[in-house]
Amino acid sequence: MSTRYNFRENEEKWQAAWKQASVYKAKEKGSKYYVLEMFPYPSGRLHMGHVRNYIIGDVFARFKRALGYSVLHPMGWDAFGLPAENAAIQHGVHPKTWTLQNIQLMREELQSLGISYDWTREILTCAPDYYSHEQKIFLDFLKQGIAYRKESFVNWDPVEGTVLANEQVIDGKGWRSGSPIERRKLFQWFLRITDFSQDLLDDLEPLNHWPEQVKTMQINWIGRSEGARILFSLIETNQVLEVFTTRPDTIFGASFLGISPDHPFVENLAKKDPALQTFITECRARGTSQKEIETAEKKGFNTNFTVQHPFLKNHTLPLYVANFVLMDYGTGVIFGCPAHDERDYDFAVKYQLTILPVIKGSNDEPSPYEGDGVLINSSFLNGLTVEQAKKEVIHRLVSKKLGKPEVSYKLRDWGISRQRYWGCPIPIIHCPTCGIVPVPDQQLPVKLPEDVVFDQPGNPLDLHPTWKYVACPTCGQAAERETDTFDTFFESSWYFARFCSPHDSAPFNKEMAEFWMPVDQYIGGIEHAILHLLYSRFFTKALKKCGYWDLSEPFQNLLTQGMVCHETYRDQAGVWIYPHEVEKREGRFVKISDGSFVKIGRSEKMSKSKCNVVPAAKIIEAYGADTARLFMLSDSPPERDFEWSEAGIEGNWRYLNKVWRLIVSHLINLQNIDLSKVPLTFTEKALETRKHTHKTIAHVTQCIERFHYNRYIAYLREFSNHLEEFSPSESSEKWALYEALHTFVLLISPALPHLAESLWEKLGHSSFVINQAWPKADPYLLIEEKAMLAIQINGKMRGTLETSPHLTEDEAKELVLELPFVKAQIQDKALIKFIYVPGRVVNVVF
RNA sequence: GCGGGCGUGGUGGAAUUGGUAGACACGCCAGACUUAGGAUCUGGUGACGAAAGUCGUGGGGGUUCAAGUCCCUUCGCCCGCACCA
Repeated sequence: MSTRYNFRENEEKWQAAWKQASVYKAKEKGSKYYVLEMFPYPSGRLHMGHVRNYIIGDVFARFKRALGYSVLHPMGWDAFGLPAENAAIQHGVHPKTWTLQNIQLMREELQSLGISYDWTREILTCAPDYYSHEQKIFLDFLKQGIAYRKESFVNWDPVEGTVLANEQVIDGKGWRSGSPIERRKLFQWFLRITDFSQDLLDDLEPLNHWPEQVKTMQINWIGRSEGARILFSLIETNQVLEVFTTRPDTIFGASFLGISPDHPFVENLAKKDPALQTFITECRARGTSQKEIETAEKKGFNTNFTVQHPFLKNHTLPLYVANFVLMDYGTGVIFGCPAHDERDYDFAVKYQLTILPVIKGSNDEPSPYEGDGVLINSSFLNGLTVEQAKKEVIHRLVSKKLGKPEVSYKLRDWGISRQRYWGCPIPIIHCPTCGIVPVPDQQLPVKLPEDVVFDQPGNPLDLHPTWKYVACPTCGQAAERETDTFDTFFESSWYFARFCSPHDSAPFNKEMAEFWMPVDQYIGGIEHAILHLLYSRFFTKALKKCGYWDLSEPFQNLLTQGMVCHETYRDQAGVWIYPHEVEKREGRFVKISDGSFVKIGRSEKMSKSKCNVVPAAKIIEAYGADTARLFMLSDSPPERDFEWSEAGIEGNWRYLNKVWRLIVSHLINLQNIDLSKVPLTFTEKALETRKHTHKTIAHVTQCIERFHYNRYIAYLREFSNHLEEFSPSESSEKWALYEALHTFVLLISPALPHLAESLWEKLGHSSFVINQAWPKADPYLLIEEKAMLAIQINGKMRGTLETSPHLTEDEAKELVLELPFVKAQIQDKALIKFIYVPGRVVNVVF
C-alpha cells in the first residue's frame, strides 16, 4: 500500500473528471450565491498574490456550494493596459499578441490549481465582444449628462512628446527620457462621479460586511465637508473672488488670500505679467500627482492686489498666488488664517504676514492651534465657541449677501481619456461643422485597428494613416475620430455584471443580472480599497440611472486580502537574486552557482524588482495544487500579509501525506461491520470521538464563514491528531471512526478538493465528494459538562479548578474559598470582592 | 504632506471581544526506527531561575478586581493618494 500520495496523477484525474461532468457550471435556480475574485491583469505569469486571492475565493465558493447554494464563480481577464504597450515598445511584440499569450499561460496555471470556475463565462476585456458594450454604456452616460468633456492637466514629457502615467514620472522626471515633466492642459472626457457624491457616501453606511477601514478610506476620499462660500471684492478692480472655507469662524484672523496658480483669474493676470507667468510655469514644472503637489515647498507670488475683508471696514488682505492651493478642491481660492492652520502658518512666516490668534483653547497652545476653543479678537464673535461662531458668521454673511453655507466634497470627476493605443476607443467623432458627434449605435463597435506601429512617440491611434478619418455621421463631411481610449478602470467597473450573461448582445441581460447581483462575496487586494471599488459603486448607480437595472450597490460582502511576501536575498556584490538561486548549507545561505554567502534581507512584498518572487507554476509542479492551497490557507488569516517560505510549503506537503496515511491505514478498521446502522449505544471512547467530530464540524463551519481559514486548518489538524491515536475495538467505536473519517474528508474538501476526492473514493464512494452536502453538527454532542475555572487571587493567576459551568456564584465561592492555596493566601484577611464569571474565571480580592 | 492599517516566542500565528497569553504549525533540541529519506514515530521547547517563583503581547503612561484586547502618548513598518492595475 502506497504511503505517499501521488498528487500528479490524482490532481489531473479529478480535474478532468470535474470538467467532464461540468460540475461548476452556474445555473439560475434556487438560492444564488455569487463569489467573485478581482480578475487579474494578464501580466505574464500567475504570481502568488493571484494564487492566494483565488484560493480564498475558491474555498468559499465550494463551501457555499456544499451548503446547497447555486454558486456563480466566474473568471476573466482585465486585458487592456499600459504594460502591453511597454512590451510592444521594448520587445517589438504587438500588445494583442503579448496579452493573448499571457492569458493562455495564466489560464493553464489557474486551471492546474483546481479552482471551481465556470469557464464557460470567461471574459476578455480586450475583445470587441466585451468593449463594444462599454462604448454603448459610454454613449448612454453621455445622453444622461454623466459623461462630458473639459480641459485638464496631464504629465507631459517634452522630450518624448508623450503623455506619461504618474507611475512613469519618477522624481518629477520622465522614466525613459529623464527630462523634467510639465503639467499641460488637454481636452479630455470625464464622468460626473461628483453628482453621486452624497449617494456614494450614504450607501456606504449599510454595507455592514465591508471592512471598516475600507469604508473609512472611502468616506475620507469623498471628503464631505460643511463650510461657507465667502465673496471677497478686489479693491483695485470691481471683480469678486469666491472662497470656500470650512473655518468661517476664523475670518477675523485672516491675513491673506491664497489663489491657485491654475485659477482662471491668475491665468488671465499672467497674460500681462511675465513674472507671474514664470511663477506659474515653475509651479507646473512637476507631475500631476497629489503627493508631488502637496509635498512641494510652499511658494507664493504677491499679486499686489488686495481684497476687502467682509466685516472690517478699511481692512484689506493681500492676494497671493500660492502653489499649495488646489484648483480641484473648493473654489481654488482660500483665505489664510495663520494662527489656526499649519500650512497658512508656514506661509505667513515665510512671507512675513500677520499671525493673529482668534481662538483660545483651554491652555496656552503653541501656534498654529487647530483645536477647539472660544473666539477672541473677533468683534461680534468674541466669547462664542467655534461651533456657534461658524453659524453666526454664516448668518451674517447671508444677510450682507457676501456668502452662504456650502457643502463641498474632495471627490473629483473621473477623467477617463487616455492618450494610448491598448484600450477601448472612445466612440466619438469630431466634425468641423457639427462639433462632437457620438458614433451612432449601428456603427458600433469602434474597433481598434491592429496594424499599428510603436516606433515613434505619441499615441499610435492618432498616428495611424487611415483609422481616424471618417465621414461625420450627421452631415457626411470629412471628420476625425476621437483617438483617446478609456482608462482601464472602465472595464473593471462593470465586468461583474457581464459575468451574469457573458454572451448577451446587450452589455448584460437585466433578468440574469437581477438574479445574480449583487456579488455576495467580493475578494481582492486592499490596494483597491478606494479607486476600483469606488468606480464600481459609481458605475452601478450610473447604470441604474440609465435604466440598465434597479441596483445601487454591487458588492454585498467584501474581503480585502493581504500581500504575499518573501525574504529578499542579495549576493556579495549586493545584487538581488532569486530564491531558487539560493540554498541552505550547514545553516547558512549560499548562492548555488558559486557557493558564496548570501545576504538575507527582510521580507517584502513579492516583486520582480527585488527578485523575491516564487512562480506559481513551479510550486504546483513540485508539490501540487492542494499543497499550495493548504499552505496559503493555513499560515495567515486572509486579511493579513502572507509570508511565503520553503519550509512552510514543505511542512504542508508532509501534512497532506499524513492525511493520506491516516485514512488509508484506518480502512482496515472499517471492514466487516455494518456501517449503515447507527449503534444504539456508544462506549465512552466512541462518544468522545463523536463529540470531537461534531465539535470540529461546528468550529470549522464557523471558521470558514468568518474567513478564519488558518484556524479552519488548525481545527482539522487537531482532529486528525486525535484520529491518529484512535483505535476502535468494538462496533460502536468502529462506527464512530467511520463517522469521523467521512466527516473529516467532507470538511477538508473546500481546501483540498483533489485529495478529498481521492480519499472519498478510498472510502468506497463513486460519487463526487464536492457534490456532497456539508455535514451538520448534532447539538447534543456539543454540550460541555465540565469547565476549567481559572482562579485568580488579587488579579493574579494562582490555579485552576475543574467544575460544572453552571455553578451559581455562591456555590463557586464556597468551593474556591475552601481551596488550600486560596486559604493559605487569604489567611485571616477580610474578603473585599469575589468576582465570578461562570465557566471562566474567579477573582478573589482581599 | 494627507488618508487608512499593522506590531504577540527563533518563525507564521491562536486567544467566544476585557476573563488561564502562546491553540495549531514551522524551526530547533533529544531519542526511537529503518531498505539512510525531501521519510516516519516519541518527548521537549516564551525568557530568567536549581527550585519556589519572577518577568513577559514594539516603547512609556493610564483606566479596571482583571488589559494582547479600552484610553493617552511615542517609535517602527506597510497600503492608498485620482494616468500601474
